[in-house]
Amino acid sequence: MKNHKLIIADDHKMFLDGLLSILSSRKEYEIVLTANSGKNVAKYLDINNEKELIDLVITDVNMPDLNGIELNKHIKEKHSKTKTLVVSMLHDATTVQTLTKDNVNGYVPKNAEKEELLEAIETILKGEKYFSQSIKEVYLKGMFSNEQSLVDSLSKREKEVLKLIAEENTTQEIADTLFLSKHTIESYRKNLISKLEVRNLAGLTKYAIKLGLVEE
Amino acid sequence: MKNHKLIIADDHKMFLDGLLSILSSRKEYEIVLTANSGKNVAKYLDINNEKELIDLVITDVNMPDLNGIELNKHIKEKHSKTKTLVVSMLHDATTVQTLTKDNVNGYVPKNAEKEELLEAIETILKGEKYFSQSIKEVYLKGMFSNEQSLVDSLSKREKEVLKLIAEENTTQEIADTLFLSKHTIESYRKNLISKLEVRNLAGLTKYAIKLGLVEE
DNA sequence: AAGAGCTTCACTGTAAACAGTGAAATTCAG
DNA sequence: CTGAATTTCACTGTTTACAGTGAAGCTCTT
Repeated sequence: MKNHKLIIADDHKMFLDGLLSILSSRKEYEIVLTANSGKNVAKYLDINNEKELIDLVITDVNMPDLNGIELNKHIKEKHSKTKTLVVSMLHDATTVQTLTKDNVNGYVPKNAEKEELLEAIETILKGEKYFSQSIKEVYLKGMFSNEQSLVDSLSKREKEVLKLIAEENTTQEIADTLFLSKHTIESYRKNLISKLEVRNLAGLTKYAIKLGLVEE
Repeated sequence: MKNHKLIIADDHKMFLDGLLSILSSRKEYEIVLTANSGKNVAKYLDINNEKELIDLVITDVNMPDLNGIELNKHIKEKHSKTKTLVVSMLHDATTVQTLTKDNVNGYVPKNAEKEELLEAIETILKGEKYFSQSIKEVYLKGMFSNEQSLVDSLSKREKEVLKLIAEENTTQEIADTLFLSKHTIESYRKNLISKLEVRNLAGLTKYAIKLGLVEE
């Protein structure tokens, strides 16, 4: 039985403790690091992983400093032999799609049984990918609903204007801020309402929140 | 050493497994039930707890069917001798205040160390309350910021109107829905903007989301 | 080089939101 | 019972949002 080196990252220490407690009974897994932020994992890997000795990083999505999405991307770019498994709550299709695009090796929701987690780890260490059924469903739903295309269809400028709109600025104020004509901003407003299929400012605001452009 | 009967509730099975793994090493604690919803705990208690044999219920806040807040309230009303400990992410001041008002026995955030969890359980079983430092801070911050008073100052009708506003309805539509004059709704709009200290519909929408009146 | 998409601007309306003020009817707790 | 808060409504304005249409300049990719 081969000895695999794992890293676990989650900002909830108690979950970390729980996971540790579950995994430590398996002698084939050696937990070399538990971290409460993505940054700590990235830092550790950048210093200690020249020889790609770390087999798998298990990570949450929501974390301070560097979240799971960014961490996964970093690992895939700089430490290509290290596998990644996301263990997080159920996220929206965008998150799942971004992760798969960045070649994550698996995704198991936190409401899965521990048996499934162990199976996912095994599968990934064998070189295959592992995605829970519910994650696959979210992914597919995102592919065929138009929710996704809407978000992607927003340009950089449109997002910038949307953010300012959701921050309670008037058309004139936004025009002044961006040194643009008031007519231009009105165009954006109309396009956004049309593109995002909402009726008014309330809908735009909700969308801005969903996209993470503004604080709630 | 006395044998204490505990119940654990969390909709993330993996967290449940982790907690179970942590607590099962302590022989003084007997986990009589693990549940993934508040309703299952309430049901179990209502049937099996006439003699108040359950010492402590450890519960998350976010759960389907019956959330941690409602579960705590139910326990305190129907099973007054059973203690409650909330183990959840950091919530806003309202949540913490509601829980304390309903006599919860403790609150430990999920990013606490497992040692703190064990200390909290011990303390509560001794008959004292246990709140983590960070929870106390949230509570106090809520007491002295005016954030809270704003929410509380909203009447039932105001919340109803606010919800409809955030759902992209126009003043006229809301008036029709509630069988009220359009002038009345305009009054509410103005009052809400004034009370919540926002500038326009965008601000109102964000507040409605914060209050959980509408979906994001 | 050419087309596609993004960015910018303009003009004309109508509808709705926002602002101020005031007040009657109702409900509810002390 | 009574004062306070809530709920309801009205009138008058001003400002802003929303809707339709059209178009020029720019950037980027094929």
